[in-house]
Amino acid sequence: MKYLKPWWSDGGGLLHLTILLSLAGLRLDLDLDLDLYLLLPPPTLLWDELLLAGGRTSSAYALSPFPAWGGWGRAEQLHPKGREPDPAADPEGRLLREVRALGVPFIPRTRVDAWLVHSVVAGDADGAHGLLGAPAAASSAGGVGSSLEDSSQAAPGDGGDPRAAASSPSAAGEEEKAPAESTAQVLEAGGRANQENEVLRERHEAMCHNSQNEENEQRVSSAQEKSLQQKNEDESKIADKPDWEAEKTTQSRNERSLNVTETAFSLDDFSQMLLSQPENSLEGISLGDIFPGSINDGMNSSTCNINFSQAISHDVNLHDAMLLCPDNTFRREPTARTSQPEEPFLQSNSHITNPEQTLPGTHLTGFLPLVGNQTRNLSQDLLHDLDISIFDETNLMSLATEGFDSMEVSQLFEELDSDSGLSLNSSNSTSVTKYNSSCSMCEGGATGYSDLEGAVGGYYPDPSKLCHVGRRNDSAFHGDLAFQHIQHNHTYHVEPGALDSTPTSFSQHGKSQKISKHLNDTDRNLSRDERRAKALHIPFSVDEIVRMPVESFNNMLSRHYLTDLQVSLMRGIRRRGKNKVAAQNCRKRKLDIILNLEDDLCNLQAKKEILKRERAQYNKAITTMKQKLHHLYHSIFSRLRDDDGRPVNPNHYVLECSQDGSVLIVPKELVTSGHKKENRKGKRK
DNA sequence: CTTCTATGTCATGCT
DNA sequence: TCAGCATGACATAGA
Repeated sequence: MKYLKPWWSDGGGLLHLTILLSLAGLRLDLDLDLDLYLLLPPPTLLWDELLLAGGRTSSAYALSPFPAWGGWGRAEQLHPKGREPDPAADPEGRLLREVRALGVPFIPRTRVDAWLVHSVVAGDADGAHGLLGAPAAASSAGGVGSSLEDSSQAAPGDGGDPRAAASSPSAAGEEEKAPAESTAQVLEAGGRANQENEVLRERHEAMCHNSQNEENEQRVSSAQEKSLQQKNEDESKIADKPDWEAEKTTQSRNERSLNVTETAFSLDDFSQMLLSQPENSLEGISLGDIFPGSINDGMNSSTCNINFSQAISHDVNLHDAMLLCPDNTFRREPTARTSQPEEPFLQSNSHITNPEQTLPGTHLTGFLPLVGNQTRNLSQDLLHDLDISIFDETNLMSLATEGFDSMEVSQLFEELDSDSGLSLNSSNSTSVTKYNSSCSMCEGGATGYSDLEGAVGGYYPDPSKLCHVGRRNDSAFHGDLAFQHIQHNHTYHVEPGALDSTPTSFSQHGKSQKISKHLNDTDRNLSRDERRAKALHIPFSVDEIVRMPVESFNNMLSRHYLTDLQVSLMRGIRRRGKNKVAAQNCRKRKLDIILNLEDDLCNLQAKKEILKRERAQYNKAITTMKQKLHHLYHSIFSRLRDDDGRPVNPNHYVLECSQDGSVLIVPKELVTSGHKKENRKGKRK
């Protein structure tokens, strides 16, 4: 699997984000020619894949208006090279069938997109192959100055259908493609295929009801599973390593993905070029203009009843764009839908919308002109997660939605941190509701924003800084943080009144309470620092903060946009964590010392017992020897006679052994006097 | 309610 | 000077 180069991760996050956003408006405004269907992979896969691709900030990605971009990196997954094109078998509808089979939504994109896809995702180093049929597909899509008819000439193996070329794996991987053409050509070709778009759209609609997609579904789903498995293996490999240890792996992956981009034109070059376009050219084109049929079709056939004409009449940013389709993403209960007017979405989210963030002409909902009901449902489910994660991550990083609840933070720090000196003035905090329903979550996010500024000194990260914030290369963080908050933070601390407002919330109230209880239990299991970090939305785990080398830690602090409070907390977490480990080691050592001393004591006691036994044995032997000597002494004296033949009294005489071995009988008086003389001599010496 | 144990944290000194 | 380590002392939760 090849990955999109993490082109915003190689420094200059602000610039890249700017490029990204600018590109967003331009891409949509360049949607004048709808002759290509760009594959949009399942959002969850996309998310994970982007995490794998570069380990860049989740917030940056959350702001990315192009979830489809990640799909470009999935070229080989979506289109295994082993599949041969079959131009004869309904080439015009093959792409649509395959797209349906993939269970992913697809959307008409620009000629530029087609060309870009080739440039970025071209499988071979020479850029001759790519997801969407490479330059042939691009050119066939009209992106490089060719018409639909030209495409068959440019890519003879793709069956002459640009969509077939776009979707055909072998077309993407095996055929000779024309070299990428210049950017000027791409832009120049941008205005040609309006008429073609309508034809393609009709074909698309017709193919939505094609019943021959089951085989493709199985085939592609197996391919997806395989790719997912491979991806999970990669993730697990990385997840087993700490961030700083996984850097090399990620870097190597990035290097690999870099090879993917070694085509005639890079994304950065292209984005720079796009930036040079007049800004007013980016405005004034609504989604309805771009997708006149697909939007209505998608809206009619799906459960989403959003008035897109109204929605896209606003200048909306990513938040707005996502929230504009709440039924697709957040709310799925029709009853709840009817009770919630649309306008509050726009109004409420305008609170959290920095005017500078607004993307003129960025109508992201247009990314999902859905195909079939099955595909649509699947994509909605997947996108539901993605959208929540994106939105939540965005607000997470900006400490907005439920995040940075000043009440919570202050309580945490007042409750827990009387010793650390970290406390927050909660006087200006207001009750911030954490919502269960996603709709309410949006409003909660807005409230959280306004709350935040007063509570914690207005931590209001610029999106460009957000891009800077999340520059982390461990995928675990993104996944954990993003989905953890999806699962956790929007479901507890729920105000009953907010929940009772809608039937949906009412029906989910019991479940929410269960989840809330569970999450509160989960929170209760967290350590103090973990709760603090969670309250302040420290984008790193406590374990990482503690275990990270000091150099990486300092680099991290310098590279990320963190408030003083967050930095202080992180340093405290690190200090306490280090000290905690040190204390544990110290106690272990102390325990080991005690155990060793106890062992030594036992050993010494055993030795003492042995010595005592030996001593007793020696004493016993000495006693025996004395007794034997005594008996021998008396036996000898009993046999001795003096000159008169009388027995020698052993009290007056002693036996004395001379040096030559002879035994003499010496009177005790001489012996005692001799001893005295020797003693005197010894003393004189 | 008291006691004991485990653990976290802080202060301090040292490297 | 800073970061980390070692350790005594204290606080606290839980058995």
